[in-house]
Amino acid sequence: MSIDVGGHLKAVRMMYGLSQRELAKRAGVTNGTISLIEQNRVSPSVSSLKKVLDGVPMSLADFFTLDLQETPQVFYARDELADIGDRDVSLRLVAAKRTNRAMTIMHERYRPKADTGADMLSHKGEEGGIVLTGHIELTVGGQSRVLGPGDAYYFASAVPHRFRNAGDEPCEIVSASTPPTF
Amino acid sequence: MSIDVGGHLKAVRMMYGLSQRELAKRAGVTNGTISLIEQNRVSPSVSSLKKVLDGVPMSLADFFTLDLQETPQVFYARDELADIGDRDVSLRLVAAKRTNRAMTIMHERYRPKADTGADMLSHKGEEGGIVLTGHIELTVGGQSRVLGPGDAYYFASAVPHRFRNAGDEPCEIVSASTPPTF
DNA sequence: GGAAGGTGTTTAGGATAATAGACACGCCCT
DNA sequence: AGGGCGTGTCTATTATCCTAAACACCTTCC
Repeated sequence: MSIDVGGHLKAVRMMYGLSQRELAKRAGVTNGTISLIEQNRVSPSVSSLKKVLDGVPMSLADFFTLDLQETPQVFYARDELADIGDRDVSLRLVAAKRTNRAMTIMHERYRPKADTGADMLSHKGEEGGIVLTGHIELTVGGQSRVLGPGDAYYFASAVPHRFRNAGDEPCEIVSASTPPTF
Repeated sequence: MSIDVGGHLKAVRMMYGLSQRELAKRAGVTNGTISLIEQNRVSPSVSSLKKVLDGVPMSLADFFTLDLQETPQVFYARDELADIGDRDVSLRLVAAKRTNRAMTIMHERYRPKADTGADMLSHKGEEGGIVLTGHIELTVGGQSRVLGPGDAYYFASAVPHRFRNAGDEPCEIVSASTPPTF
């Protein structure tokens, strides 16, 4: 359940090829501290963990985001992308089966009249994308705009938003969002 | 320099409309603890901060990743994308000027013979993308593959990697990486 | 007015983490 | 063998955090 902070720190330290004492010196703490943390015999305060990570250096966000897994699938042929869309909106997802992805990358296709709905979407994280073909009307918070090929967008997903294809040709987009929503 | 954990926690608590006591109860700590943390009079241990966040609920990674800023630019016209590439590789960046982005989204264009180099790239985070036009040879760790239109990739950036356009037509890609490298 | 129930803050004491330094082991070298 | 230097671990003391309970302030209600 609870995160293995100690093992995590040890792995990070190893990745950088540092000894406990060396890291301790850079971080301005004692080697004993690092030893105790790595054994999970203590739970470091955020401030001291930050001091330790500053010696690497690595941010707290990176530390807690990092996952230590083996190397999974890298390449995905066009028809290996998982399609999770519906009739009007095709969402073709890269690395769908990969667990603990840091983000979601999708090839989206909006049919004419496709609309994500008037009750606007709202979730955590950030998302952005680039329009490939066609046009899409994007509403984010109070703002609204029609984007064409080559145009792009980026916003915090917490702000309510809506995609609508008002034209009569399909609209293709490559989008990314983090943390992953699918 | 050091993160404002207290203000951060307070903002999170407010976003969820909880009082200190209410959050304390859910988290299994005392309200005083939360008060002290929010005032930055103490730096909580990782374990207790985790307990508190479990009451929201929110992961440590999300907590440290979250940035609390006002809503910046959302829409980017095709020619507003910042081009940070060179002669052979054009990298057109979405939301270039936005600080504390969670990821980098780019429209990349590799000229024929373009190559990111034999000394392979290696940085932290994860990256992925979808090929729009042309073909690109991607090498990740030991694996190598030529990707065409619609094909995609996704991997941990820590693994050494290289992009090379071996064909005679330009190759376009939309890519995303997190945390941002540019 | 004042009691009840809400808010965040403060304080004394017990629990926990960090330090400094000792300890034990392994490796290399003369 | 015995330094010398590296590693990670342990222990007594000091520093810090967490808790329980009181405190101060606010609004609502009778």
